[in-house]
Amino acid sequence: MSEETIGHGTWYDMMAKKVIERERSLNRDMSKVRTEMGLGASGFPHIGSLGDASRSYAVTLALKNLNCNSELIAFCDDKDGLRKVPAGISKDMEKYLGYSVSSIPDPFGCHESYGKHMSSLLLDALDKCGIEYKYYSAKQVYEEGLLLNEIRTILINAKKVGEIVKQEVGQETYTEVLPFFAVCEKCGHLYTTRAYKFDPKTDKVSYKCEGLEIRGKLIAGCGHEGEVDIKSGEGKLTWKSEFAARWKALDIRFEAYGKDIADSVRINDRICREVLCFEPPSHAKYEMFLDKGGKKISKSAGNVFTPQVWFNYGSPQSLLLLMLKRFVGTRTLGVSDIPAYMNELDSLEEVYFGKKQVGEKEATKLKGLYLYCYVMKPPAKPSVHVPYNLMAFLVKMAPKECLNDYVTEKLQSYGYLQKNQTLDANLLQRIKYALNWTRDFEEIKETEVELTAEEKKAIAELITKLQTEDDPDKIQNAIFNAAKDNAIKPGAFFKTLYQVLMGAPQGPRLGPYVLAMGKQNVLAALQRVLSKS
RNA sequence: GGGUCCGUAGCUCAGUCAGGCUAGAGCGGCGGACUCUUAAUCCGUAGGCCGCGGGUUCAAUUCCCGUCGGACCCGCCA
Repeated sequence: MSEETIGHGTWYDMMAKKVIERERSLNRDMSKVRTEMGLGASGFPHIGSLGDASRSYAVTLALKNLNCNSELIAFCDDKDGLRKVPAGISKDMEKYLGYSVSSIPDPFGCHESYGKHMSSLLLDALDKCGIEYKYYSAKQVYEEGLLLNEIRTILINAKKVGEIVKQEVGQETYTEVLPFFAVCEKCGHLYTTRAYKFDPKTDKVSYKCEGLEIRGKLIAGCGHEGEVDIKSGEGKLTWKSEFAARWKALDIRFEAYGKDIADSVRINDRICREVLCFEPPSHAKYEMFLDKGGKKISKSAGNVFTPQVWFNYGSPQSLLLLMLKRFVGTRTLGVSDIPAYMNELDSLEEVYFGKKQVGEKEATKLKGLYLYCYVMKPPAKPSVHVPYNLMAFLVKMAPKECLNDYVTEKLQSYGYLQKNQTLDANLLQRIKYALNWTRDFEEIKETEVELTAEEKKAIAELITKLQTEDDPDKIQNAIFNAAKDNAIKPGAFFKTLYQVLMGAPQGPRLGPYVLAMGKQNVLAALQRVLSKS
């Protein structure tokens, strides 16, 4: 029932407070409280991957705000094996199934490996959002032996680990097999090996390359039997123990996770506590993002909605707003939601700068949310807020040759810009988003227009008049006169003209627009429709 | 079989660190105004057992339990 606002009044502030309280009660060192996120490297990053990052980072920011030093660890899973070739990538890649993603080539040829290519896409999105992190590559972590102690402890206590897995999810594999994938020294596969013995004296794991079935597909093993030194980096813990090792080795205190790996987290919590004797990090479970069809947005399915797609139409901050606005709840989303988030961000900005009045409690919360969207680095002053639809409409109607001038003029006359104010960087960016949007989703269609006899006559008259008229107001008048002279309601006639000229039922004031569009073009279009019908 | 989320106006949804006045917004609908129309504007208006049933409370859309409906995740592997 406390009415006191914690931090910035968001969910993240509350979470940070809980983390701090928990760490205090555990009596742990608080000089640096680390949060962690996983960085997928086996497929195209999707919106959900960024959700993990942005929420963890928000907790880091909240911790800092509560005077608790914190940093976000981005742990890149580039040691994982390729399990499925994502849609959009050549089927040739199938020959690499079962190999570590950092050891197979980049199909796009621009990075040193497949894993690097994929993870860099997500890192790029993080950078655009202003999310700061400390980067760890799994490959490097294994090569440098950062997890050595944990790997040893886990392998020595493999029986207990297997027991935990069995108790938690009923899977019995690990009561027989060690939770470790060795890279086969003969064929190089990662997922085809079964580790069956660990010798603590030599640090060596004995394995046999037997093959693995993934979704009904068999990746053949080569039958090789060998040994691998866990110090060599030629192998990794399976997921049902690797988290635990990471948490302890990197001293992680908070990690958010999607509900799809809830089981794995539960198991790792126990391994962390019972085998590694390290109290696992605080957790927050979030729901998955679904696309409009209600299907989980998956890295390998064809329906990838990547951060890069978002950035075509909306700002990084608007994407963070989507991520941070709500923590619970399955979100269904699609590209079509972007304008709404852009507008909502503007509205938050108005609240933040005191231009829009809301209740005190609500204002605190909304301002906090705004700050998180800007990762605590808000602009010094608000930008010009042009509603997304309006901008899309304007760029759609604008003649291509003088787009910026046309938009500037319109924004001035609507009062969004002062009389001699011009487009700033923010507005130019908004124009870019709107252009991409209209180009991809609102292509102007050639619509067939049926004309009545009166309309034909009116258009013919208008054509004559237009040929000698160059004043916008007079052209506007000519249109009204052409309508009235032929007993057509002006409203209806305008509608017809809009249909003919731009395929929409309404549009900008026509007089000036005819000139902006180029009078010859308009005349040609009118003549075309006359000769057609 | 285990678990999670959702259910609020015709539609899309706010209302989740914190239970509190008469439950909101946008779009749509309906009625009206404006003979010179810039997502057209302006005015007015209807529409809700907040899925259902219990519980806690002075007070529940909000918290708890149950239930129905919808969706998803796990039950291979990671």
